[in-house]
Amino acid sequence: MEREEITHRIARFPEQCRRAGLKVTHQRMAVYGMLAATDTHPTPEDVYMAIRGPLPSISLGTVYKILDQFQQHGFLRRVSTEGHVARYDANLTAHHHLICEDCGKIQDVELPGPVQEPQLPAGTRFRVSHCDILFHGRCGACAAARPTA
Amino acid sequence: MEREEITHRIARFPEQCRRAGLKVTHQRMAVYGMLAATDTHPTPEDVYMAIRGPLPSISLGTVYKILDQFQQHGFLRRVSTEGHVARYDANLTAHHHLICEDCGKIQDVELPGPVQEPQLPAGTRFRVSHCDILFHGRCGACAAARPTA
DNA sequence: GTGGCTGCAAAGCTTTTGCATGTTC
DNA sequence: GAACATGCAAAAGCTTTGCAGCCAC
Repeated sequence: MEREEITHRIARFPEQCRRAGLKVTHQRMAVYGMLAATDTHPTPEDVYMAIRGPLPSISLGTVYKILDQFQQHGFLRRVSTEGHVARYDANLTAHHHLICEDCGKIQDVELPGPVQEPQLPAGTRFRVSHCDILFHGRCGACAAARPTA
Repeated sequence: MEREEITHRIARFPEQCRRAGLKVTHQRMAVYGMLAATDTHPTPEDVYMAIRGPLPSISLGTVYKILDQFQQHGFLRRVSTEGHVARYDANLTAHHHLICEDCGKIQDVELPGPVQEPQLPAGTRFRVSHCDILFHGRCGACAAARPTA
């Protein structure tokens, strides 16, 4: 994402909080700012470590609470993974994910046309709210580092 | 899956173990038999509870070890979910999943034609080993029980 | 008989919860 | 000032680990 777009999102965030009935605190701003500025899909621990610099008093428990609230209000999404550690994504535009089985890195990917939003077979009794496509495999860096592994 | 196919899979399982260098134990047979006979994508706890009847001495730790080995040998797959509890699937045929946000139930779904195995945009530096499509939403039963919730 | 497997128990890690204190509005 | 949010610490939940004894081969 471009820097300008990130700045814009962060500038709009206080208004989003108020609409959702959430108070605008330093902690919430720091968590949102960190997530909006990255595309690495951080864990709660990652977020905590990153914002301890500017906000040394923040606690990991608060980070968990904030991430959970933000997800419930739709400010960010949790990425589905097989691992048992949560990973978050503040990019709400339509996209899917590449998950490297070697290094664990998660990258965004946009698919062309109709594949981006697949349809269920006609007659399936299920109302879809959202669809995730996960590509598991090896990223370019890992494939280059150990071609045959 | 038909009952005959399940029986067939279970009958072939000892041979699969031997090829993988794993000894054929009652515990492994019980875990595999339970998973092959269901399409509910059980958690380790589910597996443990289900096989305590026939095998009262089994421990939860052993179930975890066995599930991990089976996954590494490709006898079953772990389903990607946002939750932090592992769920397993012994159905290795090409299919994807419907995940109900209300009741947590996971159902199998087969998609028509090319959508079943989407391709990455040309030039993407990523070697795909496997692709998961997850449809999040509400299942038929939950939609019927509380239409507007 | 031997090597691998199981059962048990303890430990590890992530996440949730409760409550007194502090902050936003 | 009232309501909500934070920080701390304890607890809960899931999973892994270590090891002595047991079992498949």
